[in-house]
Amino acid sequence: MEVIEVYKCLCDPMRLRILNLLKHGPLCVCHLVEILDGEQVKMSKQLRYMKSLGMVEGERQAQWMVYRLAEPDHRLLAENLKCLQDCAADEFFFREDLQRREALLNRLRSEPSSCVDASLSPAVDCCS
Amino acid sequence: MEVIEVYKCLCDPMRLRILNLLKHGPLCVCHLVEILDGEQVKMSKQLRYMKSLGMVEGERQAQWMVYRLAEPDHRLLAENLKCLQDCAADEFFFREDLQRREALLNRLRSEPSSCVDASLSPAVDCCS
DNA sequence: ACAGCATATGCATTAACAGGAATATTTACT
DNA sequence: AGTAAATATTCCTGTTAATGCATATGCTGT
Repeated sequence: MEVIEVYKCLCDPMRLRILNLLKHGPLCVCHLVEILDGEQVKMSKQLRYMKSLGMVEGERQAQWMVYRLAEPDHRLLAENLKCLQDCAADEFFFREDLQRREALLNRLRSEPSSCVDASLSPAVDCCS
Repeated sequence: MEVIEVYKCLCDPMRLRILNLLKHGPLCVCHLVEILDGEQVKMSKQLRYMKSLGMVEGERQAQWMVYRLAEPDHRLLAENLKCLQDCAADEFFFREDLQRREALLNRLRSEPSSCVDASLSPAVDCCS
Protein backbone atom coordinates (compact mmCIF):
# COMPACT_ATOMS: atom_id res chain seq x y z
CA MET A 1 0.00 0.00 0.00
CA GLU A 2 1.33 3.36 -1.03
CA VAL A 3 1.36 6.50 1.06
CA ILE A 4 -1.10 8.21 -1.22
CA GLU A 5 -3.44 5.24 -1.20
CA VAL A 6 -3.55 5.33 2.56
CA TYR A 7 -4.63 8.96 2.56
CA LYS A 8 -7.04 8.54 -0.32
CA CYS A 9 -8.77 5.84 1.60
CA LEU A 10 -8.88 7.82 4.81
CA CYS A 11 -10.33 10.97 3.31
CA ASP A 12 -13.89 9.71 3.18
CA PRO A 13 -16.13 10.06 6.24
CA MET A 14 -17.92 6.79 5.75
CA ARG A 15 -14.69 4.88 5.40
CA LEU A 16 -13.33 6.50 8.54
CA ARG A 17 -16.45 5.51 10.41
CA ILE A 18 -16.14 1.95 9.19
CA LEU A 19 -12.55 1.79 10.38
CA ASN A 20 -13.50 3.31 13.68
CA LEU A 21 -16.05 0.56 14.18
CA LEU A 22 -13.94 -2.33 12.95
CA LYS A 23 -11.19 -1.24 15.28
CA HIS A 24 -13.40 -2.49 18.08
CA GLY A 25 -14.11 -5.83 16.47
CA PRO A 26 -15.39 -7.48 13.32
CA LEU A 27 -18.84 -6.77 12.02
CA CYS A 28 -20.97 -8.21 9.29
CA VAL A 29 -22.24 -6.01 6.52
CA CYS A 30 -25.79 -5.82 7.76
CA HIS A 31 -24.65 -4.59 11.14
CA LEU A 32 -22.42 -1.99 9.59
CA VAL A 33 -25.36 -0.83 7.54
CA GLU A 34 -27.54 -0.67 10.62
CA ILE A 35 -25.04 1.19 12.79
CA LEU A 36 -23.94 3.62 10.12
CA ASP A 37 -27.43 4.11 8.82
CA GLY A 38 -26.18 3.52 5.31
CA GLU A 39 -27.34 1.64 2.28
CA GLN A 40 -26.28 -1.89 1.56
CA VAL A 41 -24.91 -1.15 -1.88
CA LYS A 42 -22.81 1.77 -0.76
CA MET A 43 -21.46 -0.20 2.16
CA SER A 44 -20.56 -3.12 -0.03
CA LYS A 45 -18.70 -0.90 -2.43
CA GLN A 46 -16.74 0.85 0.28
CA LEU A 47 -15.79 -2.50 1.75
CA ARG A 48 -14.69 -3.80 -1.59
CA TYR A 49 -12.54 -0.74 -2.07
CA MET A 50 -10.96 -1.06 1.34
CA LYS A 51 -10.44 -4.76 0.78
CA SER A 52 -8.73 -4.13 -2.53
CA LEU A 53 -6.23 -2.00 -0.66
CA GLY A 54 -5.68 -4.73 1.91
CA MET A 55 -7.11 -2.56 4.63
CA VAL A 56 -9.88 -4.92 5.67
CA GLU A 57 -10.47 -8.63 5.27
CA GLY A 58 -13.76 -10.31 4.62
CA GLU A 59 -14.71 -13.79 5.67
CA ARG A 60 -17.90 -15.50 4.75
CA GLN A 61 -19.85 -17.03 7.60
CA ALA A 62 -22.92 -18.74 6.22
CA GLN A 63 -24.77 -16.05 4.29
CA TRP A 64 -23.02 -13.24 6.05
CA MET A 65 -19.80 -11.56 5.25
CA VAL A 66 -17.85 -10.58 8.32
CA TYR A 67 -15.31 -7.86 7.88
CA ARG A 68 -12.38 -7.18 10.10
CA LEU A 69 -9.42 -4.86 10.09
CA ALA A 70 -6.40 -6.33 8.36
CA GLU A 71 -2.98 -6.14 9.90
CA PRO A 72 -1.76 -2.77 8.63
CA ASP A 73 1.01 -3.17 6.07
CA HIS A 74 2.26 0.39 6.29
CA ARG A 75 3.53 2.24 9.28
CA LEU A 76 1.55 5.29 8.19
CA LEU A 77 -1.67 3.33 8.28
CA ALA A 78 -0.92 1.81 11.65
CA GLU A 79 -0.23 5.26 13.09
CA ASN A 80 -3.43 6.69 11.73
CA LEU A 81 -5.54 3.85 13.00
CA LYS A 82 -4.04 4.39 16.41
CA CYS A 83 -4.74 8.08 16.15
CA LEU A 84 -8.29 7.43 15.05
CA GLN A 85 -9.01 5.92 18.40
CA ASP A 86 -8.06 9.13 20.15
CA CYS A 87 -10.01 11.19 17.69
CA ALA A 88 -13.06 9.08 18.39
CA ALA A 89 -13.28 10.68 21.77
CA ASP A 90 -13.55 14.14 20.21
CA GLU A 91 -15.48 13.54 17.05
CA PHE A 92 -19.17 13.46 17.62
CA PHE A 93 -20.19 10.91 15.02
CA PHE A 94 -17.41 8.54 15.99
CA ARG A 95 -18.67 8.44 19.54
CA GLU A 96 -22.24 8.03 18.40
CA ASP A 97 -21.32 5.15 16.13
CA LEU A 98 -19.59 3.35 18.95
CA GLN A 99 -22.62 3.83 21.17
CA ARG A 100 -24.87 2.42 18.48
CA ARG A 101 -22.48 -0.49 18.15
CA GLU A 102 -22.74 -1.20 21.88
CA ALA A 103 -26.51 -1.01 21.76
CA LEU A 104 -26.63 -3.38 18.84
CA LEU A 105 -24.33 -5.91 20.46
CA ASN A 106 -26.31 -5.80 23.67
CA ARG A 107 -29.48 -6.44 21.76
CA LEU A 108 -27.86 -9.36 19.97
CA ARG A 109 -26.70 -10.87 23.24
CA SER A 110 -30.14 -10.76 24.77
CA GLU A 111 -32.21 -11.87 21.80
CA PRO A 112 -29.83 -14.00 19.78
CA SER A 113 -30.26 -14.03 16.03
CA SER A 114 -28.36 -16.03 13.51
CA CYS A 115 -25.57 -13.61 12.71
CA VAL A 116 -24.69 -12.95 16.32
CA ASP A 117 -21.61 -15.10 16.27
CA ALA A 118 -19.68 -13.09 13.81
CA SER A 119 -20.20 -9.72 15.36
CA LEU A 120 -19.81 -11.00 18.88
CA SER A 121 -16.41 -12.47 18.26
CA PRO A 122 -13.69 -10.72 20.21
CA ALA A 123 -11.95 -7.72 18.72
CA VAL A 124 -8.70 -8.35 16.97
CA ASP A 125 -7.11 -5.23 18.21
CA CYS A 126 -4.24 -5.24 15.83
CA CYS A 127 -3.31 -1.60 16.06
CA SER A 128 -3.70 -0.44 19.60
CA MET B 1 -9.27 21.85 10.93
CA GLU B 2 -11.39 18.77 10.62
CA VAL B 3 -10.20 15.20 10.45
CA ILE B 4 -11.45 14.82 6.90
CA GLU B 5 -9.80 18.04 5.81
CA VAL B 6 -6.47 16.79 7.07
CA TYR B 7 -6.73 13.66 4.99
CA LYS B 8 -8.08 15.43 1.95
CA CYS B 9 -5.09 17.68 2.01
CA LEU B 10 -2.64 14.85 2.47
CA CYS B 11 -3.93 12.70 -0.35
CA ASP B 12 -2.21 14.62 -3.09
CA PRO B 13 1.40 13.79 -4.02
CA MET B 14 2.40 17.37 -4.74
CA ARG B 15 1.05 18.60 -1.42
CA LEU B 16 2.87 15.82 0.40
CA ARG B 17 6.07 16.80 -1.32
CA ILE B 18 5.56 20.44 -0.38
CA LEU B 19 5.03 19.48 3.24
CA ASN B 20 8.07 17.23 3.15
CA LEU B 21 10.17 20.16 1.97
CA LEU B 22 8.72 22.79 4.27
CA LYS B 23 9.32 20.49 7.18
CA HIS B 24 13.00 21.23 6.68
CA GLY B 25 12.57 24.98 6.52
CA PRO B 26 10.69 27.77 4.77
CA LEU B 27 10.94 28.20 1.03
CA CYS B 28 9.77 30.84 -1.38
CA VAL B 29 7.49 29.91 -4.22
CA CYS B 30 10.12 30.06 -6.93
CA HIS B 31 12.34 27.65 -5.04
CA LEU B 32 9.48 25.27 -4.48
CA VAL B 33 8.76 25.41 -8.18
CA GLU B 34 12.38 24.72 -8.99
CA ILE B 35 12.82 21.84 -6.58
CA LEU B 36 9.52 20.17 -7.38
CA ASP B 37 9.84 20.81 -11.07
CA GLY B 38 6.35 22.19 -11.11
CA GLU B 39 4.58 25.12 -12.63
CA GLN B 40 4.14 28.40 -10.87
CA VAL B 41 0.38 28.47 -11.20
CA LYS B 42 -0.10 24.97 -9.87
CA MET B 43 2.20 25.67 -6.97
CA SER B 44 0.42 28.87 -6.11
CA LYS B 45 -2.91 27.11 -6.07
CA GLN B 46 -1.72 24.31 -3.85
CA LEU B 47 -0.20 26.79 -1.45
CA ARG B 48 -3.38 28.81 -1.32
CA TYR B 49 -5.35 25.67 -0.59
CA MET B 50 -3.00 24.60 2.17
CA LYS B 51 -3.02 28.10 3.58
CA SER B 52 -6.79 28.20 3.64
CA LEU B 53 -6.67 25.12 5.85
CA GLY B 54 -4.15 26.75 8.15
CA MET B 55 -1.55 24.19 7.23
CA VAL B 56 1.05 26.63 5.94
CA GLU B 57 1.69 30.31 6.45
CA GLY B 58 2.90 32.75 3.85
CA GLU B 59 4.91 35.86 4.53
CA ARG B 60 5.84 38.39 1.91
CA GLN B 61 9.49 39.36 1.73
CA ALA B 62 9.97 41.97 -0.95
CA GLN B 63 8.54 40.44 -4.10
CA TRP B 64 8.80 36.92 -2.79
CA MET B 65 6.37 34.95 -0.77
CA VAL B 66 8.00 32.71 1.74
CA TYR B 67 5.96 29.77 2.95
CA ARG B 68 6.49 27.86 6.11
CA LEU B 69 4.72 25.10 7.96
CA ALA B 70 2.15 26.37 10.41
CA GLU B 71 1.97 25.03 13.90
CA PRO B 72 -0.37 22.04 13.45
CA ASP B 73 -3.74 22.62 15.08
CA HIS B 74 -4.81 19.01 15.09
CA ARG B 75 -3.11 16.10 16.73
CA LEU B 76 -3.81 14.04 13.63
CA LEU B 77 -1.92 16.47 11.47
CA ALA B 78 1.00 16.66 13.84
CA GLU B 79 1.28 12.88 13.89
CA ASN B 80 1.21 12.64 10.14
CA LEU B 81 3.83 15.31 9.67
CA LYS B 82 6.03 13.43 12.05
CA CYS B 83 5.35 10.22 10.18
CA LEU B 84 6.10 11.90 6.88
CA GLN B 85 9.64 12.39 7.97
CA ASP B 86 10.13 8.69 8.46
CA CYS B 87 8.44 7.93 5.18
CA ALA B 88 10.80 10.30 3.45
CA ALA B 89 13.55 7.79 3.98
CA ASP B 90 11.63 5.15 2.08
CA GLU B 91 9.84 7.06 -0.58
CA PHE B 92 11.99 7.70 -3.56
CA PHE B 93 10.71 11.12 -4.60
CA PHE B 94 10.77 12.45 -1.06
CA ARG B 95 14.47 11.69 -0.81
CA GLU B 96 15.14 13.14 -4.21
CA ASP B 97 13.32 16.35 -3.35
CA LEU B 98 15.38 16.80 -0.24
CA GLN B 99 18.56 16.28 -2.20
CA ARG B 100 17.47 18.86 -4.72
CA ARG B 101 16.72 21.20 -1.84
CA GLU B 102 20.21 20.77 -0.47
CA ALA B 103 21.74 21.40 -3.87
CA LEU B 104 19.68 24.54 -4.32
CA LEU B 105 20.59 25.91 -0.91
CA ASN B 106 24.26 25.22 -1.50
CA ARG B 107 24.11 27.06 -4.78
CA LEU B 108 22.39 29.98 -3.10
CA ARG B 109 25.03 30.15 -0.41
CA SER B 110 27.88 30.26 -2.91
CA GLU B 111 26.39 32.63 -5.47
CA PRO B 112 23.95 34.75 -3.47
CA SER B 113 20.89 36.06 -5.23
CA SER B 114 18.24 38.34 -3.87
CA CYS B 115 15.83 35.77 -2.47
CA VAL B 116 18.48 33.83 -0.62
CA ASP B 117 17.53 35.22 2.74
CA ALA B 118 14.12 33.72 2.88
CA SER B 119 15.02 30.20 1.96
CA LEU B 120 18.18 30.23 4.00
CA SER B 121 16.44 31.08 7.22
CA PRO B 122 16.62 28.27 9.75
CA ALA B 123 13.97 25.59 9.78
CA VAL B 124 11.14 26.06 12.22
CA ASP B 125 10.90 22.44 13.03
CA CYS B 126 7.57 22.60 14.70
CA CYS B 127 6.63 18.98 14.44
CA SER B 128 9.66 16.87 15.05
C1' DA C 1 -35.40 -27.30 -7.13
C1' DC C 2 -37.35 -23.14 -5.09
C1' DA C 3 -37.92 -19.16 -2.08
C1' DG C 4 -35.84 -15.75 0.72
C1' DC C 5 -32.31 -13.20 2.73
C1' DA C 6 -27.49 -11.22 2.52
C1' DT C 7 -24.15 -9.45 -0.27
C1' DA C 8 -21.91 -8.13 -4.64
C1' DT C 9 -21.50 -6.25 -9.38
C1' DG C 10 -22.25 -3.46 -13.76
C1' DC C 11 -23.45 0.48 -15.90
C1' DA C 12 -25.03 5.15 -16.45
C1' DT C 13 -25.19 9.64 -14.26
C1' DT C 14 -23.52 13.24 -11.50
C1' DA C 15 -20.66 15.70 -8.46
C1' DA C 16 -15.86 16.91 -6.99
C1' DC C 17 -11.32 18.10 -8.29
C1' DA C 18 -7.14 18.90 -10.80
C1' DG C 19 -5.28 21.15 -15.13
C1' DG C 20 -4.42 24.83 -18.58
C1' DA C 21 -4.50 29.46 -20.57
C1' DA C 22 -4.97 34.10 -19.94
C1' DT C 23 -4.61 37.80 -16.99
C1' DA C 24 -4.30 40.52 -12.70
C1' DT C 25 -1.70 42.10 -8.67
C1' DT C 26 2.31 43.26 -5.99
C1' DT C 27 6.92 44.88 -5.55
C1' DA C 28 11.40 46.68 -7.06
C1' DC C 29 14.17 49.21 -9.99
C1' DT C 30 15.18 52.95 -13.28
C1' DA D 1 5.39 56.76 -14.50
C1' DG D 2 6.98 52.55 -16.88
C1' DT D 3 9.04 48.02 -17.06
C1' DA D 4 10.17 43.54 -15.39
C1' DA D 5 9.99 39.69 -12.10
C1' DA D 6 7.31 36.99 -8.66
C1' DT D 7 3.06 35.53 -7.30
C1' DA D 8 -2.04 35.20 -7.36
C1' DT D 9 -6.65 34.86 -9.44
C1' DT D 10 -10.28 33.74 -12.72
C1' DC D 11 -12.63 30.99 -15.84
C1' DC D 12 -13.09 27.07 -18.51
C1' DT D 13 -12.24 22.11 -19.60
C1' DG D 14 -11.16 17.34 -18.78
C1' DT D 15 -10.65 13.52 -15.46
C1' DT D 16 -11.63 11.05 -11.64
C1' DA D 17 -14.37 9.44 -8.02
C1' DA D 18 -18.98 8.92 -5.73
C1' DT D 19 -23.98 7.78 -6.37
C1' DG D 20 -28.25 5.44 -7.88
C1' DC D 21 -30.60 1.89 -9.92
C1' DA D 22 -31.09 -2.57 -11.63
C1' DT D 23 -29.64 -6.98 -11.31
C1' DA D 24 -26.64 -10.90 -10.25
C1' DT D 25 -24.57 -14.20 -7.02
C1' DG D 26 -24.15 -17.00 -2.95
C1' DC D 27 -25.98 -19.41 0.98
C1' DT D 28 -29.80 -21.56 3.80
C1' DG D 29 -33.84 -23.95 4.83
C1' DT D 30 -37.81 -26.38 2.93
